[in-house]
Amino acid sequence: MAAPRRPRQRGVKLSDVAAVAGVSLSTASKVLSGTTERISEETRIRVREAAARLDFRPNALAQSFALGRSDTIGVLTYRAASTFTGPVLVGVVLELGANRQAALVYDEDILGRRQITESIRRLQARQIDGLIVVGDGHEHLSPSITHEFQVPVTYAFAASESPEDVVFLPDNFEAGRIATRHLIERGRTRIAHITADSTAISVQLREKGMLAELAAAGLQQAAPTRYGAWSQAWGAEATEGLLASGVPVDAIFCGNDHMALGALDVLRRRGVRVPEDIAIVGVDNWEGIVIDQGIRRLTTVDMELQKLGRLAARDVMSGERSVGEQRVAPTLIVGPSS
Amino acid sequence: MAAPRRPRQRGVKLSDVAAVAGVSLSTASKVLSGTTERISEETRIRVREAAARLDFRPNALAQSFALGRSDTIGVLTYRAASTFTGPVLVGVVLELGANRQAALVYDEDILGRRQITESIRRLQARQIDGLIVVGDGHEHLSPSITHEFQVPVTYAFAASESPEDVVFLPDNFEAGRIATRHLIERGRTRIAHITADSTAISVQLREKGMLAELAAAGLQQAAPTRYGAWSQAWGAEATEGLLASGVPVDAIFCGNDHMALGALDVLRRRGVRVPEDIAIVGVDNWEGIVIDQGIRRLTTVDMELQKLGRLAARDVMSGERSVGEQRVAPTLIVGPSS
DNA sequence: CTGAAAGCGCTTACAG
DNA sequence: CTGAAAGCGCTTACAG
Repeated sequence: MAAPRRPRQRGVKLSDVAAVAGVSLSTASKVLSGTTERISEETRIRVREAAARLDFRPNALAQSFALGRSDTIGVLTYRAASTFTGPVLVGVVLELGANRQAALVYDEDILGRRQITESIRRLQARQIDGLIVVGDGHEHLSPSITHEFQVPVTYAFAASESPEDVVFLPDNFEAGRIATRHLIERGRTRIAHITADSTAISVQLREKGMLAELAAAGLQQAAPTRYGAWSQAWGAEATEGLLASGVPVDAIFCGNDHMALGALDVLRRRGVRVPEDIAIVGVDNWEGIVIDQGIRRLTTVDMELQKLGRLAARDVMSGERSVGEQRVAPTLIVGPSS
Repeated sequence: MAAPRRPRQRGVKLSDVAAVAGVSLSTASKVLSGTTERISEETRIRVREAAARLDFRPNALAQSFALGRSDTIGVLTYRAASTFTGPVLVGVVLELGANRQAALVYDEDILGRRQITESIRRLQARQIDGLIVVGDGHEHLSPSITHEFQVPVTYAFAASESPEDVVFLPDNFEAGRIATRHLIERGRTRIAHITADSTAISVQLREKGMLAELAAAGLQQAAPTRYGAWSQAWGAEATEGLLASGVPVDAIFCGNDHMALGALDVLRRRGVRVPEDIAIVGVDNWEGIVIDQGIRRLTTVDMELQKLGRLAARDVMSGERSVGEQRVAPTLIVGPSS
């Protein structure tokens, strides 16, 4: 980039304020920085008035330099443009901005240590006040780079190798629970589960959550879990299979919204009433699936990824940080399918 | 926030490098900043070696302060969390980061001038090197705030009130053109158009693009444009109507993917082969509609919003900026529906 | 309660 | 070709 040196924006500086207020630079600084040092009320007022009159705004660059803090948080992302990472990143930068922190975002192949080392060096040189590592969910373990930094490091939507790290992850177990609880509350007792491949951690957790909630209500699955893919096609196929099996079912908890839409489609076509005969719940609150021109068509569980980003950002900026894995609670969003 | 003053990270500084290299601070600085000033090759090497040996990394805070540049770009968003703005923002922050620029993001109600004034003041105080205003597309005119800043201001996905501003917008006209051209190239001659309400600017532009391309090929619309809503339901309804009208049609250009999916559904159900009998093209490349578990089901036009964000970011960082409205070319993505 | 002075770590005219 | 010195605009011990 090599941004050209810009003629310095000759604005009002603190020394101008001090001069107008008739006090010293240090006194002016103390008043405006809101220090607790005792300064006469009269002086305080004079300085504040001068500052207001001159429309003084402290040069953030000088402040940063003097204080050794950058008001910038590093963000290391792994495939930031991908489906689920985007909302996390948006949450991160918005929350940082709301607290006047800039975000320095490096999108790297976190697993390729080579490049990441260079990014780490650059982030350190930038004197970042904290770092947020944004991963891509449960499926990959991110290497822990916490020890590379003197500043707080928080992992968002990333599972770190180290249990000592501050990690924010969506609560997939809870997602399974609240979906199931909702169905039970609606009087459903014969609940089936259609989901993606059983090797995915999120699949396992959502299923466990469902089972826990069923057990708590003294219920069992209406049919064995059907594992497949995250697709609408699979949702449709699995639903066909379920109907064909003849097992009575009054609700289907689907691993995501795509499957739920596939299920909805099949049921409608077969003349099964939704939700009267069979209720459906999906997961993701995936706009474009779940909403059609402002009209919601599915009950779903929102994993609150943007909020997750916000929480991680808040954490890295805060003094009291809590070590370990933080599970971000998902939200049930009730639509016409349940 | 009031970040606590951190004990300064006592790292290696330039004066250390100078001492080890046996040269003055200024000489060391000149060598490492890559100045063009003539300095003996021998000295250059000595300094570089010392820097490498000590693992010297210039303190970015001090550099910023000395140079009067923050390496931070302000980003003023309007409803950043909304559907289409998210990708633009992601593009912006990734492109900035790739060029070592931090993003200071303020999400405000741009139309409410009150708050925005405060944001402008803060951004100025932060000595941002440039500003990107991210809007929500064609439908609202953003007030021009360019004159409030001494630094470059670029509008991304926002129509500014001032024609002097640098504005990046998706090219909806071109979207209509490439969709239509594609259908024509596939031998279609009886092309119909289903879209949202005619008051939306993007609707108008896409339709005009289609008409221009039809005209260029000596064709006319197979049927009058059907205006409705951005929904799958409308796509289905309009398609039913089209079929019922009895007008022969061999392609439908849909205003977005939702409508296209609705159309696809109806045609399939009616036993109409897609694309053999009727081809379909949507717009948005909206994941979750267009792709089902990695399998594409629709031909569509990607409006390249993330790229738009990247281009705007590149623009604001660059020396040669081009005034006026920049149209970002959309991309045709061919799927099985055409 | 107030102020003079040092310091944060660079860059860059300017003099040699 | 090299270096001493001033300067960027704040904050904060420290002395009064």
